Formats: sequence, C-alpha cells, structure tokens
Amino acid sequence: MMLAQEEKTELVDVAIPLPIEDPYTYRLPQSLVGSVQVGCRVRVPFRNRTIIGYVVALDVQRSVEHPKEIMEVIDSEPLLTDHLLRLTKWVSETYFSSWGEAISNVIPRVLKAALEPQPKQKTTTEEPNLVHLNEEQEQALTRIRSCIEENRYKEFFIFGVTGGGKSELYIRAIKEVLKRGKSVICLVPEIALTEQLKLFFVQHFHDQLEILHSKLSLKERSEAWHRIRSGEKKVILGARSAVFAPVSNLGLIIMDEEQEGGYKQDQTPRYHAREVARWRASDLGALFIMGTATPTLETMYRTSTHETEKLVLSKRVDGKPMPQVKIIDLKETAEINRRSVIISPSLKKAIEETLNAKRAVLLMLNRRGFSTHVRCFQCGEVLFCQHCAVALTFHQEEQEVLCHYCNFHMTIPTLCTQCKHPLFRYSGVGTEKVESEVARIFPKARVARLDTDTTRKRGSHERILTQFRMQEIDILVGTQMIAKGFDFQHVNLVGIVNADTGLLLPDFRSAERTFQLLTQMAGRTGRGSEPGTVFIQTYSPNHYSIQYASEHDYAGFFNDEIERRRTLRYPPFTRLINLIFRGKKDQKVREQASQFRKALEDGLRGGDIELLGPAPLPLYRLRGHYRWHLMIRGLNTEPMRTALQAALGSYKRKTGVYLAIDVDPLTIL
DNA sequence: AGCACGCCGACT
DNA sequence: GTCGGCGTGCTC
Repeated sequence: MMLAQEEKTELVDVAIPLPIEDPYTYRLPQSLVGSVQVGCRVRVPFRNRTIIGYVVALDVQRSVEHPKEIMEVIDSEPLLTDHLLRLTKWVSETYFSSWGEAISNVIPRVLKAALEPQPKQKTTTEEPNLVHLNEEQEQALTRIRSCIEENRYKEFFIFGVTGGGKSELYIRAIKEVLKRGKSVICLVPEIALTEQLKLFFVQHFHDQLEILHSKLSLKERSEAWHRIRSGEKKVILGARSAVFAPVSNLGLIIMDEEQEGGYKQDQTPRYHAREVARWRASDLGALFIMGTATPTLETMYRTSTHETEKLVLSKRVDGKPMPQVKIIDLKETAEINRRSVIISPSLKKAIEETLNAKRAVLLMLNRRGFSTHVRCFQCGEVLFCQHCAVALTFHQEEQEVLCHYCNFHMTIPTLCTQCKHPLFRYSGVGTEKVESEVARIFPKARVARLDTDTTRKRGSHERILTQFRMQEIDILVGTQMIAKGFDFQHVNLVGIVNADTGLLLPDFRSAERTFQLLTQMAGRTGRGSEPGTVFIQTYSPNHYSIQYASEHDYAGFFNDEIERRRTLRYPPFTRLINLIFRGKKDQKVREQASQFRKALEDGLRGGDIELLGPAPLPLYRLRGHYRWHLMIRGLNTEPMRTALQAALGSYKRKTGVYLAIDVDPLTIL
C-alpha cells in the first residue's frame, strides 16, 4: 500500500523568493496530486520555517536526496501565465536576481485566493469628442494602425515637441487596439502622473480602465490584479511596476516620457521598465510605443539603426511658437554684486512684468532645502552626516539640518564641535531659500513651493496644483517636480534659478539630463495666448546642453553628444554592468571588490570586455556603509553576463560585505 | 536573506 | 574557565 502511494507522488520545482540560485524540488503528496499547476503558489517547508514559493515545473525527473513535502497549494488556478513565468525568468537572468525574487516582485504580496466580482460601475455612454488631428498626427496614426493590423511585434518612438499632441495619439492607438479585443498597458514615470492622467483616461475608457501602482493599498492592488488577470480590465494605466500587469491578450504597451529615471527600479531586481516592455511586446507580438520630446540617446540611436521607427510631431497643436529662451551669465551678475545672486536683475525685471500682466511664474531649482551646507563662521568646519559622505542640508521649516540620502536629521549645535564658536554660515541655495528670497523681493506676490517637502502628505501635491490652476498662486518655486505634467495656459515665464546643479555630477549622462530638464521646463510656458519666455541662469552659458536647449535643438544636441559617447565608449555604443560592494568595514569592502575583479579576470581571458575599478563610489559612505564599485564594460551583454555568472560562482564571499549588481545603470552614485 | 555551526578574544 | 564575536556554509 505504502509503495503504491509513493509511486503516485511526484516531484515539482518551486522557485523560492530568496537570493538563492535555483528552484528547489519538493514532493507533492498524494492528496495534492492534480490540484497543482505550474504558476501556482505553494507553501513549503524551508529550513526551520515555512515559505511561499512558486511552482515552475511539474513532473520533475531529477533525483533529490530527501525532498520535503509541499504543505499547501494556495491557488486553485495558476496565478502566473506561461508568458509571465518566462518573463520573470528573463528578468532574473538579465538582472541577476533569483527567479523567485523576480516572481515575488511581480505579484502583490497579499493576494486573496478567491475572486470577488466587482459591482458594475455606472458607465457613461457618452464619448468625449475626439479632437481633430493635424496632418502629422494623422500620418503617425496611419502607421500605427497598419502595424496593429499586422499583429506582430513592432516598436515606435513618437518624437513629439511639448504640446505636440502625443496624448491624443495614445488615446487613438489604444482605441484601435481595444477594437480588436486586445488590451493595453500605458506607463507613466511616476505615481503623481498616474493620478493626473487617470482623469483624462477614464473619460475615454470608463470601466475598462484600471490603475496600478505601488502606492495603492495591499487590498486595492490585489483586487486590481485579479480584475486584470481575469480580463475584466483592458486598459492598465500605471507607474513602473505596471509593466508586469497580468493582462491577457496584450496588444500594446505605451511608455510616456521614456527618458525618465523612474522607469528603473533601484532595488533587486534592478530592471528597466523599457526593456521589460520591449521583451513582453516582442514575446507576444504586440506593439511598443515610446514617446517624449527629449528621448534618451539610447532610444534616439535605435531609430537611426531602424530597430525603432520614429514618428515625428514637430508642430504644437495650438500652432504656438516655442518660447524664447534667454541665458543669464551668473558670473557677470556675481561680479557686479560681488557675491552670488539668486535672482538676477533681468530675471527680476521679467518677473515684475509678468506679475503686472497678471500672469504666473515658475521658478525651478533642482535642490530642496534652504542652504546646501552649514559652516562654522570661525573655523570653517562643515556639518556632515554621520552616516554618509555628504554635507547636511539646512531646512528652515523644520529648523534642522537633514541628510538627503539617509534622512538623518538634527538641530544645529549651539557651538561648533571643533572650535566652540557659536555662529554658523549658511551657504548654497535650495528651493526654500529661493521661496523666501522671492517673497522678500515681491512682497505682494503670492508665492508657493512644490517639492518633496511640501508634498509629503497625501493629496498635497494635487492641492498645490489646483491652487496654481485657480490662479491663487503667482510664483511657484519648485524642484524638477514642476517640470512634469504641468500644462497651464497662464504661465508666461519660466526661470531656471541655476542650470548647473546637474552638470557638476560625475556621471556621463549629466549633459543629457541637463538638456532634458531645461527643454521640459521650457515646454511649461507659452501654452496660452501669449508667447512664453524662459530665463536660464548659469555659470556655464556656453555649455552645449544649455546652448542647444535654449535653441530647442534636440538634433544638434544628439549629434554632439552621440559622438562624445562613441569616443568615450559609453552607451549606446557599449553596455555597462555596475557592481556595488558595501559594508561597515572599508578595508573588507575594498578587498572584496579587488578579489572579485581577479575572479572576473580569470574568467575573461581576452575578449573585448573591460574592467574598471575598484574605485570608491562618489557617495563613498552611505547609511554607515563604505562603498566601492567595479564596472564591466563591453559591446554585448552576453559575454559580460557569462563572465559575471562565472565569477559569482567562484569568488569567496566575505561576511559583512554586500554585493548589488546593476545592469545598465542609470546613475553611478 | 536567515540561521546554525564553529573557532578565537575579554570577562563574570 | 565561559560569552560572544563573526567567518562559513546550507537551505529541496
């Protein structure tokens, strides 16, 4: 009897959501035979605890010493489709996580097994009028439509000036796909934009629309997930994580503002939603559409090699001219005033004129807080974070200094810890300082600020935007947050308080980022009846990012920058993998990085793969950890991955040293 | 990631 | 002599 029973049990492979190489093999007790399928969650014993894993293979023909028994099958139907299983496998291989980690990243943590039918929402049958498309939009739509009919993978990039009517094109493309019974994922770079676009999308797609992002409650997310999985929802709008939405019959993925860094996850698995979207679309024979006025060099380069087809929207739909851009050389104003100036005389004059005309002003400085460092008046000692290698930023509202990397904060000491002097000097300008300076210069103006500090509370972002829309704010000061999703007719003046903040970073993308930010900011004005003006304050007025941005010349910028990338062997001509080692003991971290380099060298033997480092990261100390990195550079990722995989298997790990692998890193901090 | 086993320093 | 540091290895 016992024998017969044992014959009937079978072995299944279970992916474990922990950083362990391969799936583990478990025995399926007779009582559960037939009740489990690939893609189901199961509860399994693991060491001295239980853990939820994912069944990735049935009927495994492998001898395992003492396979343990599966305790419980959680889902009666597979949670993950075959496609999602292959997708997560690909993610784990590409970004060096375990398969289980990749899967657990995709499905909501708490997911009810049973599905509750959602009460039918009242559907408004009235369709909002589709606005008339201009010739360029019409042509682009024709191309997209013909590819939808072909039912195979195809990639478009919509190169649209700000105000060029991308959104209208998205809506039309989605409708075309829905007509054919297929579903759509539409990605935006951050959650706040999801909320803004939702109002627009819901008018077109009613109860077919689902919102998906990580700020939803666990319950909301799990319910949304089920509605998508069941096919009830066909248009999914969301941030990065929505790229994994379990849609059936995928026809189209849209990625708006393709250049945004928010599409890259900064924790394991460190995937880029653009690459995930590309893989999914290609796997399922769907369309992938990216759109922006300021594409990454990578995407623009793909259009030149015809891997991606470019569709151009060069004209603003309202026929408005691009705003006039004036560059202010801060070296000159600083000389006249014999000290640095926050608002130059010409910008001040422009603000006055704009206020007199009852129009609104946006002032952007990509740095929050009041002053960027606090220094002893006598000995010059700077207040540093105890855990990170960065100066503390003074925040006036909190009356505290704050570390922008680890959130450490404290009140300013009464006496300098070095020389006991009681006075400190506050230098370096942040948005708080700009706000108070502007309020001082223009006492009658209504001034507000929009940055992470003023939008921490839920709904406060929306509240400030509404006030601005209702023209209850004359001057809005903010970080790059005000560069996105702002479409206000009454903005006649945009001031970039300091365009150089990003240019000084030790990052090969700093010029690209600066160009993008300036171009986006310029696009925030001149959308009303009068042409807008942009003032760019800078200490490097001749820098090519600033020059090209002031001329609205993406092509010029691209041609310059792509040659730099070619010469310096940076993406898109090469691929990078960044290996970040961190730990409490500097010496050990450093040794580990050197040892890892040797392990990599052993596996390389020639080839065109370069190893750079080990070198300390720009943020040498972060949250009490010392940080060193190694960079792998090559022409194709395949040999790089092979070498890395081999090194990971052979190197001797030290305790207390953690390794993070960042494939195609966006920032190297 | 946890967690247990195991081998060398400063303490009741 | 013990408590505990963290280095090493394993989890089906």
